[in-house]
Amino acid sequence: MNTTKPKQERSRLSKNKILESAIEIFAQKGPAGTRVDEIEAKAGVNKQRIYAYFGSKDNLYRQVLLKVYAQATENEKLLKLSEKNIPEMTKTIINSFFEFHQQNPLFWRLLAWENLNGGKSLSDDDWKTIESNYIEHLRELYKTGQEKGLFDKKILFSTYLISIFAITFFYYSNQLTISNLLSLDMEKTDFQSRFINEVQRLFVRATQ
Amino acid sequence: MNTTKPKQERSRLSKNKILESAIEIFAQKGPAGTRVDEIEAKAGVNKQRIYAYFGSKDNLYRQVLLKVYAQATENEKLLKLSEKNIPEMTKTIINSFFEFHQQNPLFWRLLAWENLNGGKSLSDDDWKTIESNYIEHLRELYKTGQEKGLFDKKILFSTYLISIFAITFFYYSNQLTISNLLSLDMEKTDFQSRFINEVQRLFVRATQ
Amino acid sequence: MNTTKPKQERSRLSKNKILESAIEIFAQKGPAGTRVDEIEAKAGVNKQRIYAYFGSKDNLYRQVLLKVYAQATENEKLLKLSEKNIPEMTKTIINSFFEFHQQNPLFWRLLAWENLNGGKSLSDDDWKTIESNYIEHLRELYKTGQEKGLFDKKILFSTYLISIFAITFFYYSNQLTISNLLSLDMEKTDFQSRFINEVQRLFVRATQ
Amino acid sequence: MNTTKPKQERSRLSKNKILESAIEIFAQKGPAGTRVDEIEAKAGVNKQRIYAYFGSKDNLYRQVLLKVYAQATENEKLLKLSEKNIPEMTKTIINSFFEFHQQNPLFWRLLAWENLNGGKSLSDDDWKTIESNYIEHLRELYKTGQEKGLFDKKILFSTYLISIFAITFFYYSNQLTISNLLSLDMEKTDFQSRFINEVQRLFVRATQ
DNA sequence: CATGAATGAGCATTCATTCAT
DNA sequence: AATGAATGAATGCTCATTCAT
Repeated sequence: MNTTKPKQERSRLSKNKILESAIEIFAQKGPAGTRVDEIEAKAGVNKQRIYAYFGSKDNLYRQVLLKVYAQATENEKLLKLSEKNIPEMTKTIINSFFEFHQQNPLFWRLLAWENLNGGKSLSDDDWKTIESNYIEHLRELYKTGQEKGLFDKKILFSTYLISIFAITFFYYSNQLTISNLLSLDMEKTDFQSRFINEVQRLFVRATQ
Repeated sequence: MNTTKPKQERSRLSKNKILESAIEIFAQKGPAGTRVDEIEAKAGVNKQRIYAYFGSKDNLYRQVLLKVYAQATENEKLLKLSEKNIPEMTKTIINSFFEFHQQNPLFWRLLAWENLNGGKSLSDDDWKTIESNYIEHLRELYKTGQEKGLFDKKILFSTYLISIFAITFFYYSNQLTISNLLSLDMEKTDFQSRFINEVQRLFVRATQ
Repeated sequence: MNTTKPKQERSRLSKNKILESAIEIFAQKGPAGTRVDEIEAKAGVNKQRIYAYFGSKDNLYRQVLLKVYAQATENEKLLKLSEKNIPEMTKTIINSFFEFHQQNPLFWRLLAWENLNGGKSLSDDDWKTIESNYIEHLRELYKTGQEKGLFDKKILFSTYLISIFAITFFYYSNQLTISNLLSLDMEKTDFQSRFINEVQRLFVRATQ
Repeated sequence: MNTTKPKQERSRLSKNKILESAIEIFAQKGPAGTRVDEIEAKAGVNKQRIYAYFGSKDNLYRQVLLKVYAQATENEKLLKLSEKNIPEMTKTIINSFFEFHQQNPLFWRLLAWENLNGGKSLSDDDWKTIESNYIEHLRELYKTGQEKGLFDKKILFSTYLISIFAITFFYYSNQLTISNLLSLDMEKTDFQSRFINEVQRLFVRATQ
């Protein structure tokens, strides 16, 4: 298939295909439910390559998490926010998070498996490599906003951010059960954009 | 041991022990990670009883979900709220949900497994039996509150409730990853009670 | 098959059949070459039983060694030797060892695998349980013999015993290569009985 | 690295490195436990070379045996023995064998694997190439010794030689189990040299 | 000659479920 | 109702050997 490619290129491509396939399958079925054979089939490579490149299913899963977390903690749009954007910052964050979940529909799943799993898959050292660069930036802006009277001084940044994380995550992660419980169709774009608007309103009223 | 009990009584007890054990193990390990043998051991009954009473592992899991959902949708305290409680209703709901998660630490896990599972475990008919009695009650109060100008008319009840669900659920379900990401100790009672206060403040400011 | 047997009996029989089959196959093929499936087939039990009773292939091998070593270190005939038998003691020992190898043709194989294996299969505690009861008895007799001038005082008991061990073991363990090298047919009873006689003569002349 | 060497030279060197590495690994792990990959790594050549030079793992093993056996059947010192050395011949043989095992600690292992293996690795034709040149020489000397009354006429040369083979082989091959059984430290030089002395004494007294 | 990749079978172990006593 | 045993399909991982660049 890749016969025309030079060797190193082929190797890199194979490794990538394995990782991409693994992300999808681990996200769908979780670490326990994932079959190495399925990754093999989806990646279109030989199982041997998986073990040659990643050593074990466990480590492949770890690499999946590291890659996905790294993607999630990069956010150009949020990093570009400056002091003069503080007034619309909340809306921007909420938009950005909803957008992220829409474009990375596997993300909440991997996060959920990992939380259920007790976080056994990543070491402390792994976590150190997942420093989110945008979080500290937002923290600074929030503080400045509080000093300028643009944000409620009695609501900590962590409370503010966790709450936004929570609502955006939950909207996707628990769509199924909530839709059933409240008889809603949360997948409809209508519903979703209205929901986003209201959440923005909610946070703006609450904190500003 | 149970030799003095009448047969029917023993049977009921056995069934109960199986279900209780199953709840715990399914919550901890998920449907895929749960071993029938482990339930057998924990319940102290013979595997045959499990199959006699529940037919299959899948159906036992279904019964687990039905039971836990039923418990979760009962809420005396919220049902007792009346029109005159509307002003403190938001605080009460938030308190009540945090309390519920604290007292039922397995609940978010079962919910998370189920959402990851794509909800394949329950049928539409099953869902009809999980009508939450307190939700409609709260919806009425919220509407009344809106009419009386006590709640923001531009924020739907569903948005309001989903947001509260989200934050209380997420606080437990994602504790592990968020603690790592924000370098917090979310398990500490201090942090938690401060967080609850701020969330209450946030929602009160936002909606009232 | 065993349907008429009571349960405990069946269980004991199954366990025994597994162990007996394992002895044979481990002896023939060694720990690395042995397939659990083959033991399953030979024992006529289900693989699950092997794992239920023995936990793992490694532990089954360990049990095999313990059982066979225990058999090898029991020796009624040698234990019965008394002071008055000292003159023919050497012949008796040599006979007894050759006989043992003839009746337990798998023994040298297990010993050989184990020595090649670096003895990783048994723990120090395991070895403590393999106290040979007849060795100390022979050591006493040898000492008495030395004191009475019936055994050469310049040859230690350990040298004496190791040498006899060596020749009897080697006769079976290296039959194949030695037969080829010296163009002999060591399997023939003629050759063997002549060899035994000469070895006896050799040791008697050497030590008495 | 080898770019300055002529092609044929390189080829010969590679083949040799493969064989040397194979000897060590086959000796340590046996034919079943040996991995072609490990030989590849240790030899520092590519797997393809192994297959090009030796065809298969089985044949490589065969070549290993042939080489090692050839080394073992050469013995300058023993070939140099003449009639006038007959009196000390036994001591010389014993010394020479112990020395050989000390200098070729892998030898007994290969021999042991092969005996366990049932000798399937070498054909009759292979064996014909392993004619030991020193054995016939010793046989002659022994016969002369017997005629001169220097050796017991009732002990065959084969018995004599097999016994010496046995003791020297066994001292190394079964060190592990014997050390455990008799609570000895057979690795200590003290013990070993004393043992050798006593074995010499034993054989001299027995046969002369 | 070197090297990454592919093949295909094999192997220890596990598990949900059923059978028979 | 309790319990040991049997079934049969998986599953992660390994390995000798071959291919293709």
